[in-house]
Amino acid sequence: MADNGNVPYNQTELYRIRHSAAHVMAEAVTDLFPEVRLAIGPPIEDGFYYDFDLGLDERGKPRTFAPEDLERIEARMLELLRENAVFEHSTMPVDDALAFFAGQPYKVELIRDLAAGKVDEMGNPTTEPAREVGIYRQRDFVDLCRGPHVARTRDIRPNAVKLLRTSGAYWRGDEHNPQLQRIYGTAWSNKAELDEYLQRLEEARLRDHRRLGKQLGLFHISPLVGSGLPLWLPKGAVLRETLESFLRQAQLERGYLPVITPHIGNLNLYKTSGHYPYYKDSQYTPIKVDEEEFLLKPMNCPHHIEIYRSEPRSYRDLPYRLAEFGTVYRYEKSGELTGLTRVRGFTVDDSHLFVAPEQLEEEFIAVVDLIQYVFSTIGFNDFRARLGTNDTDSDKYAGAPEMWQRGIAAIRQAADKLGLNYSVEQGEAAFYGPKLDFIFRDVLKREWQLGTVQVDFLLPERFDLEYTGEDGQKHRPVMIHRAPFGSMERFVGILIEHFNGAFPLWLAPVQAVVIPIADRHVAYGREVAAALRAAGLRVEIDEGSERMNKKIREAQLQKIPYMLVIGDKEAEARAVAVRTRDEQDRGAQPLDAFIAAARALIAARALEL
RNA sequence: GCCACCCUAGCUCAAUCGGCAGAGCGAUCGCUUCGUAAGCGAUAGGUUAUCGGUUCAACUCCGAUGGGUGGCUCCA
Repeated sequence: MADNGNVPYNQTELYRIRHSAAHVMAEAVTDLFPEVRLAIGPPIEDGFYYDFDLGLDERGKPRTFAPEDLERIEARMLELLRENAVFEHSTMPVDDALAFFAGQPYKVELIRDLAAGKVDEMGNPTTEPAREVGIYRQRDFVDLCRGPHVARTRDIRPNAVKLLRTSGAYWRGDEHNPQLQRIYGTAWSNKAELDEYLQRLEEARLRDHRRLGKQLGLFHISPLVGSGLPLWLPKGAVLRETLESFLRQAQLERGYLPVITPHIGNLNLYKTSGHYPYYKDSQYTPIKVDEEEFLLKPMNCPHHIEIYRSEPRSYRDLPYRLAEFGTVYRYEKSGELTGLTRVRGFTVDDSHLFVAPEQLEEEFIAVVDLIQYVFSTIGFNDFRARLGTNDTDSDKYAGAPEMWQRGIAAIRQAADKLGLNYSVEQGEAAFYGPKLDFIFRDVLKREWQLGTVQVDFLLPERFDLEYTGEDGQKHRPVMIHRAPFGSMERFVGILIEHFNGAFPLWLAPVQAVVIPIADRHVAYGREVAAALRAAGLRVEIDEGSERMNKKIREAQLQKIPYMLVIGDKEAEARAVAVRTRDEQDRGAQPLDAFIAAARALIAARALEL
């Protein structure tokens, strides 16, 4: 946010500008489409929107905005801004407001909800029934609104406002409600800020992982294979496998046990676990085999649970930590798919820890510690933690209330002990228990859930899990579900954007490219490449007859960390002339010295070259 | 799934009002052998996503299907 530090956004001038711009846009739409019914139009991060109901067209279908409409609306809006009207605030008793807005059904619904003390325009609960409502007026345009607004339309610079796009949006965010026409716009204090914002959008477009994924040969999505089912190309696969080995090693060091489970499972397994009813809508239809039904697995937990149950467990076995890069399949609506970040088949760096109740806190802390280690090694620092709790009004959650309280308390205790900053969000839990999520923000400012840790008292009960305690009695373990990367697909997608394709040396699919200057240097170049390969480096050699400059350019575009230029001098001295992708010509150094230095950086997983 | 928009060579994009489908990059083949971001030339490459319609004539207009993009809903 381009705003001064500690002032809450909704108290800033920018917020008022955007809120007011939304009103002026609604005024413009009302001018051009007199029959429009207004829904809501709040400021949002970087801009504002307003939702409209345009009624039905000649064919009886809901009328929508055409791209030309957007231009007309923007033009009208700019005219209105130049007229410099005053934003007048007033209040109106509820009954008067209902009468005044009688032709505006959405406003009437909002007023009724305010009067009933239910929810405000954004769906947040209100504290008490309203007896009067706020009204803002500019010229003849009157809107239900609690403000705040700028004083006059002059306070909005016409050259710092731009309408961006239209979209459909459900009334009150519920897909069972009618779909409204939303217009998104952006507004800033001045033209320079607007330009900077547009520039930022362009930069984000350039580092979009779908674009870079193609450019760098990382992954491919073929309609013939299926939407949301990415194919990992050799370079993408190397990157992913490097991440996986890194985590595997960290897990081995922490006492995790690898397991492997199949991609489908009997439907009864998911009925027992309770996943089936909760995930019904997001699963592929069951596959009928003989008389039984099988599900493409949407989750790994039940399989791991069956491994736990494969023999009697003792307290001496606990914590019992099973880990697997388990591929799961979930049906996502076609419009929800996006590159690698939202797919239909993905691999979770999954683990299920079966612990004695008294081990819960310590083990939870160890898991969070692992996640932080993974994130910091990779250089992911722009993330936040969120404690997802259940919503007691919802039927999305299973299990006794005290289970939830114990789980939430355990997470809070562990997080506090770690000094972790987190927000609490109701309704963000898994169906079986509360969770602590690590949420990363990408360059487009979209938030993505990556790592997650979940405390689960429910599945141990559903599957009647037990272990024999020191006292010789049967006890019930607690489960921790966790995934530091979350999904390999999403994580790599974010990773591509985070590094703009210029991965740290240890992750780079090609770590060095050998560039012979002329054909006579190819023989020595091959020797260099072989030496690097023997030392465990991922190396390519560019043997083409192009000029060195061209080879360098191509390596730069591929964002290869090291370019090793080989000419007469190097061949003679058994050296390499090192250039990094940061455009630093480091001059010649002995081949062995380069290899030793590069190996050290890789071993340290250094972020710098 | 819903709303809007988009789909032309491997990639990025042209093609006026409906009138013979083009460029750069990449690929291939020559020539060139070069010291830190594009050497020169030639060749190949297309049922304009698919199917249907309107028209003397469709990349262009209309419809359906598929895929994609931005939102909505949902989510690792």
